[in-house]
Amino acid sequence: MDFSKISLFSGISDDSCCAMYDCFGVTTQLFHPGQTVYEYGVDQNLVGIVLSGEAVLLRLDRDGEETVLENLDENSVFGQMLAFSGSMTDRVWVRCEKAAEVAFIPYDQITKRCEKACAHHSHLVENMFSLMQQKAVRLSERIEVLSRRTIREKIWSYLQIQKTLNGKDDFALPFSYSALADYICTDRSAMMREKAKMEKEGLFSADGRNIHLKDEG
Amino acid sequence: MDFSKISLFSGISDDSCCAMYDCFGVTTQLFHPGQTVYEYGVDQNLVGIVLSGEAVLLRLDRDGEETVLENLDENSVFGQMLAFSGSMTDRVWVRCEKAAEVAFIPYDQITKRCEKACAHHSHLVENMFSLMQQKAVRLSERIEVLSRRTIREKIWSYLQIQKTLNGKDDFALPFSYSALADYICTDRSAMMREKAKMEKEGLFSADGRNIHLKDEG
DNA sequence: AAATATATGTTGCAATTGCAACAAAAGGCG
DNA sequence: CGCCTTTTGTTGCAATTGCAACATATATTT
Repeated sequence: MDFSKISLFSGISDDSCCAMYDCFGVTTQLFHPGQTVYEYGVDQNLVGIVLSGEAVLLRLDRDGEETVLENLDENSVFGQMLAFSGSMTDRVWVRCEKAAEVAFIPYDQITKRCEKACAHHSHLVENMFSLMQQKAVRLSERIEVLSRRTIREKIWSYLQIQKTLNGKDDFALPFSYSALADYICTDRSAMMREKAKMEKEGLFSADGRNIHLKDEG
Repeated sequence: MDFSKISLFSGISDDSCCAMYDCFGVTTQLFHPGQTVYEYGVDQNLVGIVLSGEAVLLRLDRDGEETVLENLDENSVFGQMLAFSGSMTDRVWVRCEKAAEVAFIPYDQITKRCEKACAHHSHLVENMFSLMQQKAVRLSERIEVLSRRTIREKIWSYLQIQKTLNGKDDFALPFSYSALADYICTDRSAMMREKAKMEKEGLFSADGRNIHLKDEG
């Protein structure tokens, strides 16, 4: 197995990874589209890593609405520890979207010091912290966008964040406009209307999903 | 010093805490209201713990607007690792509100295994994970509220979460209505208008900050 | 106790938004 | 290619919302 691309193991030599892999009692499993990969509240003590394929983190609302909380692609990590849990009354689970291979690590193996004294354990802990922090940053980014009161401000805020992430005024949206409307939690048509207005006012130009921010942005 | 109330050290004996305290090179500092306690991006390698008093985590917007990202009361933990960082272009810092004592721990002392092999180190790591998770949960809760499209749905969603947290249909709001309006990111007067409407329709009753949810809620 | 600040409650009005209903374009798939 | 699904783009209209401007009540400070 190639550990170098898995963020949880980044910076750790393949040899050490193999040792830990055995030491920790890691299991891997194949999933078909539609299958439930992980159920929050049930599989409490596992951390999951998507080795290949795609999955989504879903929430079933009180009102029966399914919401995508997160897209989990290759190398994504999920589990109670990296929780999105929200109000515990709703069902939250990971569903396979495209045939996927997933590794599961018992959570306490990560936190506790390994009895067999695996080297690099503290590095693993650091990586885990880093992953959790990244998740917190992503959540904060979304709050930053959602905290704006008007659609215009939400779009603008989102574009500013993308500008920062990409480091330049030209970049491609990471997903469709429909998905963007979901992300900023507004009506798609209303968002498109505002987008058109903003383009007309010269704030930015868009060719498909390619955005070009103008001057002051 | 009394460690038993500090979440980062919970479950660890006072003796062990004292040992770690020395071992980690913890420093404590007093702050007056208005003073800057911690500057994100500058004090990168420190984790802060509010031992007494109060502080707030602030963001200075591009447009010069100060936003309260988080209230930090006794035992709150903050720092780059528990980051809220958002877009790195904005200034983010912790400001003392009420005279406070704050402890700072070098971040890498928490992740790395202590050279002097302090016992209970893995417990500390667990506590740190737990704190980060709690933060993620709090962020997710807010997203859950902010993701609603109407003020009514935002209020309702917020009350449902409070109901779950309190475990009953009667509870007190943890802050003022003004603060609630900030939290759900809507105009206060519009929120009050909707609140009045919802009360009139019998969804809940409010006596000051004491909420009583009706039946179906 | 008086003075000052902060929180709560209310309303009119203009602007924004969600919703519904389209039509056209682009992608995916056998 | 032709069929089907998803995405994009647009508009009218009713409902919601933000904003501004109040009045009153409750805290907090001097």
